[in-house]
Amino acid sequence: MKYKGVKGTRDILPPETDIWRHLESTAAGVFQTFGFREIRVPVMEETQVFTRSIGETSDIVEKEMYTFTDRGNRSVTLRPEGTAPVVRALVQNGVFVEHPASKFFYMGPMFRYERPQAGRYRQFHQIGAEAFGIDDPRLDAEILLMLTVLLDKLGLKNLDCQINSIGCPQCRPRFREAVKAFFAERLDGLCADCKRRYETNPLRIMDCKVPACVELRAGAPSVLDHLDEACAAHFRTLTDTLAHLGVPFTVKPTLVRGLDYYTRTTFEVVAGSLGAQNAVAAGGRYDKLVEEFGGPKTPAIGFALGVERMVSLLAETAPPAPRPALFIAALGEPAALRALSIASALRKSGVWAECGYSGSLKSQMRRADKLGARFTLIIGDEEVASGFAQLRNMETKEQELIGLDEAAKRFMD
RNA sequence: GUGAGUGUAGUUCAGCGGUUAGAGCACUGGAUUGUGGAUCCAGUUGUCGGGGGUUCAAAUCCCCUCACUCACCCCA
Repeated sequence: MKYKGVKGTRDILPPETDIWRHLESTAAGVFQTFGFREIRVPVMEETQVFTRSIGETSDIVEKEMYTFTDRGNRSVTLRPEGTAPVVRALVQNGVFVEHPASKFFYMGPMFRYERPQAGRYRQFHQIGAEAFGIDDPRLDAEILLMLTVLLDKLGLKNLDCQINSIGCPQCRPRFREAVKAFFAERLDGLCADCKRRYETNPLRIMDCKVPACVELRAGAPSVLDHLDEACAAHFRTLTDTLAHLGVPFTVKPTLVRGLDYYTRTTFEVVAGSLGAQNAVAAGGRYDKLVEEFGGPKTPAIGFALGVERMVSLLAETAPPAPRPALFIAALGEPAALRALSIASALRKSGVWAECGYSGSLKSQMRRADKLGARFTLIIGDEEVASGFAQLRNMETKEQELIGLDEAAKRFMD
């Protein structure tokens, strides 16, 4: 084989593409009922767009970015996530000035230079939604509702929607100190990773899987007890509203997000059946990001949904493969031409028709069967001469004589 | 970036020092000279991932490399 796809990339072929289409159009349909409109932004940005927003020390920036220098000596990065480019685009185009409260969705490829594994690729796809300009927790609830409506519409069950609040720039540092103080005296018992986390991101110790660390963190402080009054109230209204709307959720105080820009509400939808990479959607509130991009003070919340992970969940409930309405088997030149014109008439009116062109009738029938054609029209020299041909119902095997001129009309409805 | 496992036909896999490398599925043709799916018969398909080494002899053993898979870190 001469060429292979780049490591961590994947070709998506039928019938899988049918699932992708189904997912994308269902998402667009649901988002639209919540007032979200599509935005399309470039797949690459100036590197700073990501380093400044996601956080210089986050893993994404430190080791996972597809960064290169272009011919104009600019540092360019293939987007590792969608939120930062969207915010950049909205600020640049002055959207917040005219429409301070607006909602957008996007779908497309993202890139992260990671070691591929189940549910993780270097080029992967996300469907994301971002709502700006409203800091009311009821919007947070609606976002979660939108997500559950979508998952529901897709027929997905057994998903757990986990929510948490990580506070704001005022109360989070206090919590962080409390956590550090708690683990300071237990440092020796922690695993090597957690000792590192103690310095870089102590909140991560809370979801370490090493048994010793799990034991040591018993009685550790919870974020929810350290929220300031405003953040606590925000979270309370969120959970109350979710209960009111009937959105199922579980509060998970250890839920931490990897990106620096999150404030207050964070959430994640996990599927038990997916293996190690089990988050199918995740997001949160990011009230300071727009300002950091030079826009007006604009609170915001959004999420991204992992398309590959979703598709693997949807694989069992795959939509049935599309089938041609009519297959036209042709024997001989004049018949082949006649077949082509009948097929072309059908296609013009939106009906899928296939032609057999040439070969033995047997092989053409086989192809008709393989394609799942509902009917097959058999045309040979005699039929061209008489103007009548056999129309075979592939399921019942019944055949009837039909005029070639009416054959096409028969399938146009 | 770290660790483990696996690379043989289009695909799933067998063969694990000894002729000319196999099977199922798929594909093509035939049994049925113009009628599909089932059955039967026949046929096609391979740099045994790549490179180097050991050996009389390597798909098989050793080393390197690349790719894939799974897990860790982290994340959608």
